[in-house]
Amino acid sequence: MNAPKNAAPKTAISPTRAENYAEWYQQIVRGADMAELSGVRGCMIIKPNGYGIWELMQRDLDRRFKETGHENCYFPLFIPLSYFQKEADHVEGFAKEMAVVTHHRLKAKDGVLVPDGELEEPLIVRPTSETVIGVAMAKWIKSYRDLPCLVNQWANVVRWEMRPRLLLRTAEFLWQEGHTAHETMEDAMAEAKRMHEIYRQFVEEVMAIPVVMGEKPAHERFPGAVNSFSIEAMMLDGRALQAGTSHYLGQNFSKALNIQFQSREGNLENVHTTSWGVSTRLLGALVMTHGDDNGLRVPPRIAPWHVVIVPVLRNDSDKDAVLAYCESLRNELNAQIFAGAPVRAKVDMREISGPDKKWDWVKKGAPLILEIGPRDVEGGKVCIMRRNALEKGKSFALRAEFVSGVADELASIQKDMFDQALAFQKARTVADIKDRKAFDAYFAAENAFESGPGFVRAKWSGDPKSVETLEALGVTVRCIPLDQDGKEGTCVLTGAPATMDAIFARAY
RNA sequence: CGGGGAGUAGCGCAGCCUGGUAGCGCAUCUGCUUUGGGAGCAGAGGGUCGCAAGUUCGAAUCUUGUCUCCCCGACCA
Repeated sequence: MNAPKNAAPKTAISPTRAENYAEWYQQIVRGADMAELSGVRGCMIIKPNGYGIWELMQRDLDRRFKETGHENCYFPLFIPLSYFQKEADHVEGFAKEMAVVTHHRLKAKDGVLVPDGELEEPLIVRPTSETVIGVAMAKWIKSYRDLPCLVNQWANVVRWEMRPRLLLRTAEFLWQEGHTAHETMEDAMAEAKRMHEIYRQFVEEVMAIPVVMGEKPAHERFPGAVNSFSIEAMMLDGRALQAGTSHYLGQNFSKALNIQFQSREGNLENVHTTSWGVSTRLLGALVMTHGDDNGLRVPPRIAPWHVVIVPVLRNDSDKDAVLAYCESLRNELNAQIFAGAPVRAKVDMREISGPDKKWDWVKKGAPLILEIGPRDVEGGKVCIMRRNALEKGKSFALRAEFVSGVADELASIQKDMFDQALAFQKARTVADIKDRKAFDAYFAAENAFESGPGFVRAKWSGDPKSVETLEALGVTVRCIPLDQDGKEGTCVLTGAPATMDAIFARAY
């Protein structure tokens, strides 16, 4: 046996989370082969391992949307400026991060191509589609019989962010945006809350990321919204990440865009609308919730491959038998059902060394990695590594037992990953800070992997002016959690009487 | 957009101050050896030094401009 002279690094990802959290994040996205920079300012390339996860997320979410009565549509990428400026708050909120199309052709001038053919009306590249969908709804909706109108689109959007971060905040990203119109405020509010809950279920049950459900304070609302609901997740450095939002838009957009219907009583009324969305930002949340110093860990329900089989080939005489064993094992695994779908098992046939294959899948986060060599074939066994318990090393099982138990095993990994993330979130949420002095002391530290602040749950008066005093700390009100204790207390920021609980944190 | 840092081979970097025509480690390819685990030895391929202009006999190196990325901030449904 040849022991490597250069000792292998202790971790597959360098630097570790504790050494340099921001750099670790970059390295893990690359090491797991999820996404990379594109050379186009702020825009990313989503690679197969990242896109494969996104496709599974889409599939699951899309099913949930359809089960609740929504239908998919597609609306234009370009929005006429005149549409966009109809809702004042909406303009205010997005104006500073807009990509604008002003020309429709190129001409050669001094050997270089320059824009030519100026448009009479500039087009903006959609940052979100309330206006263009609202204009369509105004045509579609005439009567209360046309309501509710429930549409969703899977699309890309562009927001010219000042400081892009791979997956978390890119100039272009993929998302879904649901847009609905209803007869009454009650119906629309119920819809906004229904989708809020669907996001919670999806993110917690499928992505194994625990979240806090809450409502955004007024100053954090979506431009044009009456109420904004969000799910807030805690990243491994204690920062918050808004993982999904659902908005009750009232009649703001229906009045601006004339979305009117004749009511049951015969009156002409404006509809009440909602919008809700999640994006590829969730892939960033996945990294910063489940990543470790060896790479990504993907919860089984969205893992492109549940089980990766790495053949260990010593010499040509073993090769055929080992490969035949691997392939039949894969077929047996594919016949098993996990979470309502066939187990996704793959034999890694690439012509690279066994250890390299193993570490590649460790970094990509496959939940179960099997190494199969001649001895396993002989003994009818499998050698198992669990990605979420790498430190426990390998274990061996009889092939038949492993196959029949694989669905349970995946379910158990799914649960363990959620439980672990929930324990982290709870351990780093404090609820016993009662005054400003203790609050400032808590947030005096920087956010880091194993130290620094997380979420503070405390009473807040709701006074917008109190928030301005948080700017120096870089802290924001993340949400007003739905579960309120209703007890009287004093505002942690100002000392004024307050009954409302709020979550305070630094955020991405 | 403000402050700081950086762009040299796929990745990580040295060279720049003191201009002379590009180097190291890993990765890749080939051969031999090894084989229950991120192997060893030998050899090879790969870069108009982010881009543009200027100074110069000569620029990775000096000057100016420009683009991009990273970190901190501002901004961020």
